[in-house]
Amino acid sequence: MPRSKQAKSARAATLSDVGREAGVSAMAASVVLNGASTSSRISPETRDRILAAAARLQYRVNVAARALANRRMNTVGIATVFEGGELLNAYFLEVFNGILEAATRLEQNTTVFTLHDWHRDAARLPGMCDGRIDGLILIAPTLTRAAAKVLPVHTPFVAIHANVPLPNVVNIESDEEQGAYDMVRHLIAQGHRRILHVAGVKGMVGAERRKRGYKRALASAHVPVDNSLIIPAGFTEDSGRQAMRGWLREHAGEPLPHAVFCVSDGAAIGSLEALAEVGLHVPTDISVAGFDDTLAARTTVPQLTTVRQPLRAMGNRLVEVLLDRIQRQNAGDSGLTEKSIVFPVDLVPRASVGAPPAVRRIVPAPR
Amino acid sequence: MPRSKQAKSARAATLSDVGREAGVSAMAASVVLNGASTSSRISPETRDRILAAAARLQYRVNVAARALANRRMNTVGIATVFEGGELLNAYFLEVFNGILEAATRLEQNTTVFTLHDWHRDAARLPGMCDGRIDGLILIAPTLTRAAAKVLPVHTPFVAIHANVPLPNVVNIESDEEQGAYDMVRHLIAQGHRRILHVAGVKGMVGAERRKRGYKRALASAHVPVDNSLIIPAGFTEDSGRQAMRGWLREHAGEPLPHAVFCVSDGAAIGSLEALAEVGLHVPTDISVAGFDDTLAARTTVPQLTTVRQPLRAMGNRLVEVLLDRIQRQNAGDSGLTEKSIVFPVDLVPRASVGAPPAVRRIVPAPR
DNA sequence: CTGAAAGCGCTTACAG
DNA sequence: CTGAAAGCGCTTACAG
Repeated sequence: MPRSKQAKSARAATLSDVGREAGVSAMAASVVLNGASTSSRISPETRDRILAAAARLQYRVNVAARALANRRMNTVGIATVFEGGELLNAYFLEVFNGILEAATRLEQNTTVFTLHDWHRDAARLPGMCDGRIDGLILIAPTLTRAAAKVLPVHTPFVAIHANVPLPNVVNIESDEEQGAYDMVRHLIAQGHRRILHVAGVKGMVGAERRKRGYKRALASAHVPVDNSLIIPAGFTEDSGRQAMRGWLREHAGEPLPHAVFCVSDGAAIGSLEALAEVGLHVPTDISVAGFDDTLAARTTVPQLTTVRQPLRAMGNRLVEVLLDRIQRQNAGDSGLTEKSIVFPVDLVPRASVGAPPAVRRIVPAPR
Repeated sequence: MPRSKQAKSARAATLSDVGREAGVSAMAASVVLNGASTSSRISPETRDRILAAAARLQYRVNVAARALANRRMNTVGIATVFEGGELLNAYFLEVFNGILEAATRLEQNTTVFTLHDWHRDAARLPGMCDGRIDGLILIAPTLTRAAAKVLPVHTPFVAIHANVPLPNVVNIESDEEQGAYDMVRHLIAQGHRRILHVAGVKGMVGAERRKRGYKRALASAHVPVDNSLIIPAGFTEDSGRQAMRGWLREHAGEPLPHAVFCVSDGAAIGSLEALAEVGLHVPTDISVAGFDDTLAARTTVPQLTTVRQPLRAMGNRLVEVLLDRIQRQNAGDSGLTEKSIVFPVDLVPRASVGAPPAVRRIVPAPR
């Protein structure tokens, strides 16, 4: 393959270079190469000549110039807290992966802004919304409604797993309540009745939904809800460990629950550790279930039965919805077509859930 | 707080808006607000007037216009393969976090390009290097030297954990050999002598370095290297599991090694599983050590003794080095000041390494 | 100490 | 079907 004579040129070729090379105007080159939205058409021969010239000159559009002319950066911002330990990292990665997929497909760049925490850094959001991005994706924001008011009106926003409805922001979420419901029905179907719920922080939307699913599943199977079996913890491994340790200490000598349904994989992993500390074996002595299907769920021993949200697909949708809003806004139509989009979830059965010991003794083994 | 009368303006304020408001030229505003590099100075009063006007108008620089004028995007690209499972994800996240830290500090944007695999997508690299980024970071590239030749000369590159020296690319790595050496010395210090090495793929730079450290440590303690104790595997959990299963099968009835030093945490986790399958208990029957300190290293039972690379600091350095190169190149100085930068590593002792059983019987228990 | 002018590379009306 | 002109918002020499 012969080396182009232009390959060593210090300056990248511009549209007028291409135009000159092809014997046409820069504008004609713009139409052919960058699909500039003019009504005029170029004849096939001219078109070919321009394409050939561009290839020869290795023409590549200068995105800064295009952005300046279009008042459009073709860049979406991603605002996220990054320091939340494993759980958040695994969650972020899946969503981010989905975002990148869609961004690549739709020819958008991405810019990541990291926050220390949502509460403290809400004031930084407006500063991210000028010049360099066309719209902003909020990853699991926990904003007060007051803080949400400072979001600039010119910039379209979308969120995933927002803790409260944010004005003028489309929120993407999954049916967490249904996931919890399905999981607890799954436990019940295995023969479990006394099911402990290691719950999340009170007031957090996700935690409340999961607790509601737990209660609804018990009710649907006519298992009375025993509030002493609902223990407050949190989403982290640490909070799960503390909560489970505390429960085991306070209830020493009492009958063990058949199963533990944890608000998150993190809490489930902490619970696994606390159970291991007192010599209990999962799932033969007690079953444990998590929620989220983080990467860590597959690295525990035994692997964790959990609920999967289609985070990657949700990440894809974030970009699609945001771009739609950007285009709408540029066209002067700034209305919100939808407030939230809910994705279905899947149960992921793994080794951490088995039959309860009592049932095991009664039920005959499968042939 | 009274709302600014400009807050609802459809168009963002420009430098000439600010200039008009302050009664000066756009250029004066540029000097004060964006630190334009002109030799002239502005009087303190004018300066204050400009600053006040900018605040009133909520002026924010248009980065596209600046980029066009400066021929500089203030954006660094990050090229990475993303689909490598847990190990790569955890690795990427740490490095990425470090990159974002430094990018934020140095006022650079970041753009992530994902590749399916390095071999197939090497041809896409030049296309990433035009217009939108000033330089490119390669995350753990595995390029042939031939492929590296197609890297455009105008764009500065830096790499982390490159598999081969790439022409005109600064590579950031860590002292993996020393890490392996330290780990094996640690095992020896605990009393282990027969130490199995679950090794990585032959020819991979990292794998070879770790193996070299293993051998050097044995030699330094006058433990003869037994090549039958070095088994080829890979970095993944699966390859570790297969390798350890195979070894146990082939050596049934023979004395167990005292300890296993695995090329990676993934391989170590696979080894843990294979050992558990045959009823061996870690660390009382046999010790296991990994390498990398991935997130998974903390979720195994027992937690994994491993070696940590300072990935976040390395990510920081990637940006610093790249920016330095970009600035140098713009100043006409395109020479490489260094070929590679080596970071030290740390031993992370956890529960998967204990004293060998034989020693345990002889040595008195600690009081 | 400050300003008017030119130019970065693109796109979009507007003419022919 | 094609082109000349103006403008996006910034910065950098160059004058005063």
